[in-house]
Amino acid sequence: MPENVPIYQQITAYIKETIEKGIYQKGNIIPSEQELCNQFDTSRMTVRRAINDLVNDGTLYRIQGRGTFVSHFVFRKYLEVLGFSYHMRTLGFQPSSKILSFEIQKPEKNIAEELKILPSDNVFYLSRVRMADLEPIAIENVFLPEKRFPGLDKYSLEENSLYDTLRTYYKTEIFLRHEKINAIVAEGTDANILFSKNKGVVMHTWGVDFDTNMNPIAYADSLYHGTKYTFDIVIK
Amino acid sequence: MPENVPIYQQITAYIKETIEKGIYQKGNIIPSEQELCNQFDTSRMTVRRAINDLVNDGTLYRIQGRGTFVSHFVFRKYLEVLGFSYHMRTLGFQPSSKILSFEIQKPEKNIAEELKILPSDNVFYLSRVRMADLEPIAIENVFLPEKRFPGLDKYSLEENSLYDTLRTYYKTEIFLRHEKINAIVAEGTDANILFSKNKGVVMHTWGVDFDTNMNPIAYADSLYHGTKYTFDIVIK
DNA sequence: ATATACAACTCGTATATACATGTTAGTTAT
DNA sequence: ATAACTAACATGTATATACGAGTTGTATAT
Repeated sequence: MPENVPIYQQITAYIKETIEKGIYQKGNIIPSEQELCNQFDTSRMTVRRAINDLVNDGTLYRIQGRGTFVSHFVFRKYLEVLGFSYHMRTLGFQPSSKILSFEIQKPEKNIAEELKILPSDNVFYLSRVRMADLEPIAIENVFLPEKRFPGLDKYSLEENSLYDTLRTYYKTEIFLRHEKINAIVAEGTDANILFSKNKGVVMHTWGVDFDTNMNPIAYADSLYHGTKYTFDIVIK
Repeated sequence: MPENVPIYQQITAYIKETIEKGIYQKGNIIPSEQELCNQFDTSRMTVRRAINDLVNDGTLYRIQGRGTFVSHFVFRKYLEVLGFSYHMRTLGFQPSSKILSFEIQKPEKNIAEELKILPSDNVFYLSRVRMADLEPIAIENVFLPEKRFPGLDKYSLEENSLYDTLRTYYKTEIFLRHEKINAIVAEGTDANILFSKNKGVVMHTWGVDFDTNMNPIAYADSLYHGTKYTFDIVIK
């Protein structure tokens, strides 16, 4: 029965599911710690451990003397590092990619700095048009250290998510992204791809992905269609 | 000695201070849980409680079998609801405002919905040009329910931060903002203010501020100069 | 009817303990 | 010298318990 998953994780999973099913609703109270103890036949500290995790990610909040409640927002949702493919699928669109370029280069010095490698080290340069239902939405340019991902060019990134590939074949999970955003006019090829004309307004984003050890694993510089794409952010 | 502050909070405060003083440095290990037990003459569960809080806000991270370390980033910093004035000051610029409009209106229906008020209720409409060292950076349009902030028009918002005013005179603190961002071309008056010409690229943001009870307190719709302003985001 | 007191229930803080699991460095056997 | 083992130490999970503090509804006294 206990499939080797810690009890407290089973409880968080149960509570999350129950919220998703709509059984525990926004603003409503959930069973008390004592009731959950009985339900899972465990100690109160273990139940609190589970609830703490959900309070910390914003799913629940507590009021002393009254109980524990479902938050009005699930903050977590908006703040995950999703990747384009996943994001589009959650919105109900069919994501696809067209590879513009996938080659080994010497990095420019600012990229080498951000990735904490030497200018003499090689990087993979992957440039893709990201599409939703075949409509061009963004151009993503990603730079990855060759040392860290040897043989990456063997994999088809036309069909598959880059992040899935890194996870599956290199056991690399993105833990954190530090991203900056401004707005500029795209011209030339970029504008032609996204707008089918020679100028268009885009959001320009640039920044670094880090793994759990805070080693930089990718530098991305991307353009998102100014009106077809919206960034959705919750700030606490 | 124990000034009625819970022990675990004393420990988190101590660790934070020690990091700020530079004694525990980025990426370096901090004393083990056992050592902190001895140092504060308390139990391991209490020390873990303290460390958990710092792990959850991103100040520390743990590696099983090795120890607890100071994170390379302090995530919290980037995710605060700062307000324009505060943000500009931290960047070393002198913030100022020019009020374009400050009046009582009937809200449009989408704004009434977002603020959870009736279309027949009044709202304050505050429109300001936000400047850094007298250079126009953004146009902020804010809508606030009159019922909640009676007499708001008495206060000078030319000199003072709106958020400071709400805090000081109405005891209202912003707990959370849900914001959306895209990129568009500003034209007409807006472009003239921000670019001194008839067109310019801007980031368009719109969204709602909530208080700790998740009551909407303001709806904002703003334009930020596309290149003079950059959004800086850390996603975990 | 109203006010007070109390009991029951909630989450908050704290301790002492146990064993599991992962990491590291030193020791021992080859 | 190298490999395998082991002890020491780190965090991870879990229990049983105790009392503090805030909230709510009920019962009692006025």
